[in-house]
Amino acid sequence: MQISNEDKKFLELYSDSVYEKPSVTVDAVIFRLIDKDTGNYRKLPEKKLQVYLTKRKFSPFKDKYAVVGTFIDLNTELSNTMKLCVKNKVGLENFYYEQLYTFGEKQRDPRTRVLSVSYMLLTNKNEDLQNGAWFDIDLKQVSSEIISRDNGYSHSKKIELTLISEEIKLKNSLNIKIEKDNIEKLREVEITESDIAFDHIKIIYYALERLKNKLEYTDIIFNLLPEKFTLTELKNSYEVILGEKLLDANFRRKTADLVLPLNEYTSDKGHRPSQLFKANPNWDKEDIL
Amino acid sequence: MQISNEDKKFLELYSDSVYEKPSVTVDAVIFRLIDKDTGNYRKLPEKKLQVYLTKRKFSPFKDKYAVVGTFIDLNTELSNTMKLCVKNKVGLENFYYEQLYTFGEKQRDPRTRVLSVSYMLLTNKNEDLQNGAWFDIDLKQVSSEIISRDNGYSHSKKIELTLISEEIKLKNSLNIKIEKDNIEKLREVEITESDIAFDHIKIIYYALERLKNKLEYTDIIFNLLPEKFTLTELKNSYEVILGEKLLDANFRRKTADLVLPLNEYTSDKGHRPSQLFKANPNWDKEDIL
DNA sequence: ATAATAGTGTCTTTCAGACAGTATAGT
DNA sequence: ACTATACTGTCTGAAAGACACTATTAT
Repeated sequence: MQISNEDKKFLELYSDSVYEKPSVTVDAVIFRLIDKDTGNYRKLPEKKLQVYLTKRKFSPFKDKYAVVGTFIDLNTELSNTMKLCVKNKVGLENFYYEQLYTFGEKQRDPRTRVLSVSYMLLTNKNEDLQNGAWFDIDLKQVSSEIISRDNGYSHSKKIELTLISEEIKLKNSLNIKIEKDNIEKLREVEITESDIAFDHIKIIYYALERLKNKLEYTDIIFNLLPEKFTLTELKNSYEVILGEKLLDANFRRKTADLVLPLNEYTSDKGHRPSQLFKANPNWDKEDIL
Repeated sequence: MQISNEDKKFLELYSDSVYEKPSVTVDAVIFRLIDKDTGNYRKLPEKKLQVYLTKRKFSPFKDKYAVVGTFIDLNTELSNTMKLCVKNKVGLENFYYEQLYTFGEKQRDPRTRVLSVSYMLLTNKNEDLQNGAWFDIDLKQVSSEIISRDNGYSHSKKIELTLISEEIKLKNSLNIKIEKDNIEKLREVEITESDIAFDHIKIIYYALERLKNKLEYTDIIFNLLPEKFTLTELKNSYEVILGEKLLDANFRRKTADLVLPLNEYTSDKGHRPSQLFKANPNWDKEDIL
């Protein structure tokens, strides 16, 4: 970036305080997939999608759970602030992440105007983290209503997003309203009930939607799986996140290019051993050109 | 959102100045599709994708072109600030928009730390706007190199994004590098040359990518078209944005559900008249459930 | 033997790609 | 008649959906 002489002069005179400034946080929605033992020696463990929340130590929302986040620091890149925050607050490093959305509603923080630049993080590590807890995600659509009109439709749905740890169950409800006509499509997400801090349940919901979408056209899922996995494990992972059952034979066909077979097999499982696979890092290479 | 008594006490004591705050702008990448007459009475006009840029009146980057934007105001919702800014600065109202990405690199603004919450806007209006100019978008990939490795690949490409108005031609080059291995996928976008202000060419590039992606699985394109259009017009619009030719028969099959036929036809064209269509606002209704 | 998972084969339907062929206005 | 666009028909092959069938292990 070239800076002109005129710009240089201007910069010397520039006062930093002309405009009002908001506070800005970075917030990280951390997901993992965990195996839950079924007790039955034959049965495979169940996969569960979990999100990590920390317990707030200070007001506002003291003692409530919240997504991991921090106010930003003017000398650090946003993504680095987020990485440092996640490392220092909960002890997680080396994860997949992507920027999600910037939430900035006027009333989202009772203190003052606070923007949240949110990130979605995926990890395949199973160690427990600090200062918080992993919560199973139970997402239920409890109602859905479509009103058809000549020039479009209006769609409302109620969603219950319950977060369950070993100790506590946090209930959250969202109302989503989509209005579509010839001219525009409007989408509104409203929190009707939330046991967690701020508008964080909205951020989590947004991250879930992003994750689901990206499953369909990327290989993002491997960030949630161990290095070596079976195809059934892979399939269960898709199923848990998408919330629907897939047909086995078809699944194997569709994911054939996504994975590379290894010469290793599971054992000690009380049923036929399963071949292990790893992610194929060259899967999307042909799409480039 | 419930606020506890403890929170209320805390808020009375809360000082707004604990954390350093960045400046924040909202920035709008405005696209339209315009018909360019070919001179030949038989030939249909050519479609061009354009972006609207304003000329900066003050330092930094005085007299350079830039995306429409403004510093935010603490009492207004982000999207409203953006709408007001676009209305007041260039005179555009009633458009499709979506939030794009938040750019926050330390050195992106020479004055101080400035975050940009960027939006993509689509309009089908053909009136000229104020305080700037429409620029044809000429996006060329000038080189692409893939280095394959056992555990992944690395892909570099150079992109030339030239913006052309009636008066001026603005050259911009980007280097994009994607590194993928077993562990992570890294994407880096670097500006190697830019005739416009700040990192705005990056924002425009990002908006273009989003637009292309969304074309494939949404009906977003209708925000760029007049209310009534022919299927060839629709096809040309896709082609211009995607940068590739489509086969006519197949195109008509694929888009059949997206549109509703009208009992109107073009005339005076020097060739067979064409039926007019409008967008089908109920197209995505079945996906809901 | 049994329960549970692992994995293959194949029929049907749907859809994308390619392309030939027909239709029709204005000059 | 000619040109440029409008529109239809159809062959091919790939991929999605559904489901039956075979294989293999620990207890």
